[in-house]
Amino acid sequence: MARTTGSDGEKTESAIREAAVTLMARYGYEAMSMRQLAAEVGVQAAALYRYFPTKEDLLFTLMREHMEGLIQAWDSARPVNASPAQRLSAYVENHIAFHIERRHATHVSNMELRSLSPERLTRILRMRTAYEKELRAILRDGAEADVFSIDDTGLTAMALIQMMTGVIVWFRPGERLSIAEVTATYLSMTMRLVGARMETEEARHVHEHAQLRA
Amino acid sequence: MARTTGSDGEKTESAIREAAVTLMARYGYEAMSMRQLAAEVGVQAAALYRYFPTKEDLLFTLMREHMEGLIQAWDSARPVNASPAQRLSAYVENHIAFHIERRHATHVSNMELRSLSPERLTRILRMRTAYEKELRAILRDGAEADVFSIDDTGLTAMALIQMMTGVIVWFRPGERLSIAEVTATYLSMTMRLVGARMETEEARHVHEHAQLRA
DNA sequence: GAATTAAATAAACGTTTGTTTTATTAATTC
DNA sequence: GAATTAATAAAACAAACGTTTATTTAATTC
Repeated sequence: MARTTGSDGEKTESAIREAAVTLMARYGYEAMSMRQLAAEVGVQAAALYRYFPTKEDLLFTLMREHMEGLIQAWDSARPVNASPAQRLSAYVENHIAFHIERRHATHVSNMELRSLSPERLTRILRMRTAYEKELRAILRDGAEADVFSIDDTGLTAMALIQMMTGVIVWFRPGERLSIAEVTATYLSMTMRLVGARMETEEARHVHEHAQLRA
Repeated sequence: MARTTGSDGEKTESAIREAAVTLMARYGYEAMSMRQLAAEVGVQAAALYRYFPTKEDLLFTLMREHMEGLIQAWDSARPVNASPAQRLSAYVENHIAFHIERRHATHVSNMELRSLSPERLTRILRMRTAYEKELRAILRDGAEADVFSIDDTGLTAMALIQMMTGVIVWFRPGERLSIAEVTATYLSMTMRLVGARMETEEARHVHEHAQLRA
């Protein structure tokens, strides 16, 4: 046999992407073989090479698009003319929602960096740094405006990101807590961690916002 | 050639362990070949099998001993007849110190769980759960005594552990911050995160303790 | 100092890996 | 409806993998 009835390049490509993310998240990039991936998609291994020239190209594509999606999500969600507390609130909500929705892709992006070539690793890390820079800016603004109490802006940003991204390690959809409940709890932990002093007006607004989503 | 001059089983075994932790942390368990490991140690690949029957046995041994070390470290560091805040303080300090000192082994223990057989995975996860249970107990005691403000004990414990363990991702010894400075900052972030209300006496004590180490 | 044990080598095992080549068929184009 | 293009199958590639076997040498024992 050769080309099968109803075969379509676009469908096959997105099937490859989805299966690759799932398999890489479960077994790891190195442990996933191209034959295993092909079997999951329902094609021969050679067919994969029509869409991705090498295994590493496949990995890099998945990672790059994940990071682009994250940055784009924040670009859409970022509030304009908002207080540091409101901006931080939006950042946390966006970060957690995005990472829970794409747990598998996040897993791959965080765990398989070492399988990239140096140049590609640099490109991914640059995107990550740009995204984290946004958080540092929010923390710095809040500290300068004296509405946050922060010892070390860079260190606090790293701690917050590790804490938030860590959700994907233990969170399973449909278990004890909903996404909204998790987000609300993380939001209040974050605000306490940065020592946010909110005026009653703003505090109520942020709180209502969290409640609304919960 | 066969046995080399000055060869010694114990030395070779610990050389294998050290090289394995380093290589696995850098390249990952799957990506590290037994030949690569042997070359790093300075022996032939077959020699490794005198010490570890399979590659997975080697991984499991490293992980088990890492977890045993962590639990043992906490057993030695845990304070008796102490307040929740003091106990939490001790937990954070022990956790960060241990994980920074053994960054490579921590990396392996966190990243390579999926390469273990189901039975061995269960054994490692049981040890991890037992360790985390200690933190949950501290948080629960603090919440019940009304010295901590915590929404969800389990969730807060996970968030704290992710935050603290995340140190190894970005911390490099000898750079901007010392271990003591990092620990002190994480300690104050932790205390704020759990909403610790400390009486002046205790607050001063905890603070002095942190300063002393800094 | 001969016998024994421990530690390591050298070479090969079968299998699996990512990838390439060649051939074949379905869908599209003119 | 013939020609072309896209998609896939089937088979093969060399290289690398974890592991085993047989052998050799250093160190220890008695």
